[in-house]
Amino acid sequence: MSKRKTKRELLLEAGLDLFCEKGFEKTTIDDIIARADCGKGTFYRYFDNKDSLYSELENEFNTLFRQEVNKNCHSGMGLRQYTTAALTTFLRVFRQYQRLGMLRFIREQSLEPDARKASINPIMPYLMEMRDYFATAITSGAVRNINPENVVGLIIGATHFFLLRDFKLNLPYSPKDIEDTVDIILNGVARP
Amino acid sequence: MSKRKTKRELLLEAGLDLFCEKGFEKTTIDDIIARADCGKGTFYRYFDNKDSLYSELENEFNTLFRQEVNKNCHSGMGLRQYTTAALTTFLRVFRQYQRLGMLRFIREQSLEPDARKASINPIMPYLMEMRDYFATAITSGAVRNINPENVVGLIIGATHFFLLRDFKLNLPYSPKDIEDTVDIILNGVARP
Amino acid sequence: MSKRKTKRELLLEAGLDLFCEKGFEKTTIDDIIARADCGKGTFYRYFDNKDSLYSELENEFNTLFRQEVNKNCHSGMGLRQYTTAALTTFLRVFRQYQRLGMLRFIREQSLEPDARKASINPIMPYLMEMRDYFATAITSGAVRNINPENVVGLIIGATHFFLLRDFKLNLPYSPKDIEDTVDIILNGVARP
Amino acid sequence: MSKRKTKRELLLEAGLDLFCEKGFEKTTIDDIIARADCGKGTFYRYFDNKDSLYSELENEFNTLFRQEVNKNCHSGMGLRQYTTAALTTFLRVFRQYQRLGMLRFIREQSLEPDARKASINPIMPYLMEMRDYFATAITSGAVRNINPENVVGLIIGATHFFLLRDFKLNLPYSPKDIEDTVDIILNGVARP
DNA sequence: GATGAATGAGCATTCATTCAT
DNA sequence: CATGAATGAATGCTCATTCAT
Repeated sequence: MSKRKTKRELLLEAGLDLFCEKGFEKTTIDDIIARADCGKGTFYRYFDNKDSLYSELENEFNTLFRQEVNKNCHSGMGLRQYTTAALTTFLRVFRQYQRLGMLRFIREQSLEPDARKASINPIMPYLMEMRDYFATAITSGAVRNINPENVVGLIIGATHFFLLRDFKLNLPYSPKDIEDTVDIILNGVARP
Repeated sequence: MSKRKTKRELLLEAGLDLFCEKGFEKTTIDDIIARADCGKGTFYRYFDNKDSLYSELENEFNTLFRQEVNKNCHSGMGLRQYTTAALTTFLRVFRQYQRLGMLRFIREQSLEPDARKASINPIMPYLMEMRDYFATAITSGAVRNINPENVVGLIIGATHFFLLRDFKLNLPYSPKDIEDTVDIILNGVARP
Repeated sequence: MSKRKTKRELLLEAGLDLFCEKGFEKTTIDDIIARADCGKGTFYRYFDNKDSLYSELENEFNTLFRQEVNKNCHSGMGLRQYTTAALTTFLRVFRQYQRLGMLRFIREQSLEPDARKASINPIMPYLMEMRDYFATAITSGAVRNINPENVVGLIIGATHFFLLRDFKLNLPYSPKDIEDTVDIILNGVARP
Repeated sequence: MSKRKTKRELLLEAGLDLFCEKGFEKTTIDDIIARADCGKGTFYRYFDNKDSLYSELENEFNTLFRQEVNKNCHSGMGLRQYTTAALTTFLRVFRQYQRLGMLRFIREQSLEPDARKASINPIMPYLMEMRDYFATAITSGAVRNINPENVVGLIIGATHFFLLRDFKLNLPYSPKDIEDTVDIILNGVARP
């Protein structure tokens, strides 16, 4: 019953570990096979090269992202509930699968222009869906007449901020921070 | 009158160009000297290695950042004015000196933990100053009782979002987007 | 039957050849791999760098030296027999494994002070043993009361002289030269 | 009256210092001009390259060597007196002008075969003269019938030994060592 | 399937040498 | 006379990739 990890899985894990520790470019295939404890030939049996292993990891992340969004964010939710769910889901996905998520941050900036677009494509539909939620809310009168993309932008931006502050300064975010942030997005900071 | 550019300046410019185009790791010293049109020895006359050239560029950015914040964000400003100034300044610095700014995004993620902290240090005091602005505004009653760090977080987050959307999807932000975003931060999206 | 030489052995041989021909510093890794007829990566698979290949050769020499001294110089021998054996062994080791021996002469002078001491350490016990032979001979009355270290010094010095004369002027030493030299050390040049 | 050192002299001194400290190959022209505190162009004003500076130093040594031998070793001397003078002169030249002398040891081994011969040529006549002294002493009956070259060989060998022991192990030789060594060469170690 | 020896293109770095000022 | 900026050939070293076992 106990499933021994296959060499392929060991390689994927080792790659993820190392990309997060040392960055993609600085990680060598020798590093990966050393940590996965297998031979060089084995790496090339399963992956064409380092990029192809990276792609697998990215796909894995995208799948997880989609699952979580589908599970947690529904158009039937109320405004505060939905906004909180969106921010929380983003943060949870990047946190629960933290290294996979951070990997995206670490890597995707340095890709070629075309590759940059391609890497965000699988996620775009879900962001569009969120935009549509707020667009609908405007129509229904629950939300003021602002560009709904900017709401999604603030949610994504807050995610960036919390994760990078955690990553760079070791300052994790608290539930209160999330609540605060949602509250600002909904009601603003100004005393009415 | 106009002073011909020195080799050192040519190298810095070439480095900046290439780091932005191909990323730091993928840029070779041969690339840099080819674009700066000078010999390999000349590179090593002025810089110890690629990292040292990068550091110079980062310092340059930090200096520009400080200048712009000092010039544009003052504690005497009103709430909307200040928030707009903060977001605008962030965006202008990263835009006007766009490539220098993007460079930070592209590179700093893959540094060692200690280097990550070090790279953000020169900017921290200015972020603290912003936080203090909002803390004061809470005391004075102009702002509701939320954690002022989260306001700064949303401003930074929005900056991230606008810039990365521009960089990745070639979708630039408009003055209306800025206005919208400030408005959301101040008054929230919810119709009162 | 005869085992084909491994790449590692080919590299060691090529290194020895070239160090002797052109000196250590003037020999490049490209030279070595060209002569060993293998790729650059192969060199670095087996050795960290040129110094590490050199160390291997030095160890090889030290091992040979120890073997020869153990085989040829015994405390039970008579004075002339022992002195002849010592000089002959020195010369044979440096001659039979001529290039390895000469390698020591060529290289070790330019090392850092600490490295100089370290490089002579593996040989020291054997020189001490020789000194002790003559010290014992003084006690037993066979040898006059001189500092036994100076006898060993003359044997080593004669070895230096014969080898360097051979190396520099292409003038090899003869059995008669050895006999002569031992005779001088034992009985002096002065007609009694 | 106080003669300020010329740039040329400063360069020669710096070269000598550095060749002794780090070896010829490891010393760069940048090292030399840094220690001589002058510009790169100045080096090339006075010397064609590093080899040419070395040659000057070697010539300087050879001149000193000739002066000392002429001053101290005369054919009219008695056997012990002459032998002592020869060994002492060798040692003094290499000691008094220690770094120049050691420089020869350090460097000359690694030269090309032809250069090796050339570098010893200026000294050969003086070694021949010593050989002739002992040859004459054989004819006159003061010395037994051995090959006189081997006597010179032992004197040179002893010099090598004393100097290298000093250089490598920091064990200097004493007047007693010289006396001992001359005594062995003249009368042998064996109790008659 | 799994391995790791062998490879060489590619990159960083050094340093002797030139030459305009 | 003196300088030092500029140069690029030479060299050390890395690492992705291949392939015979």
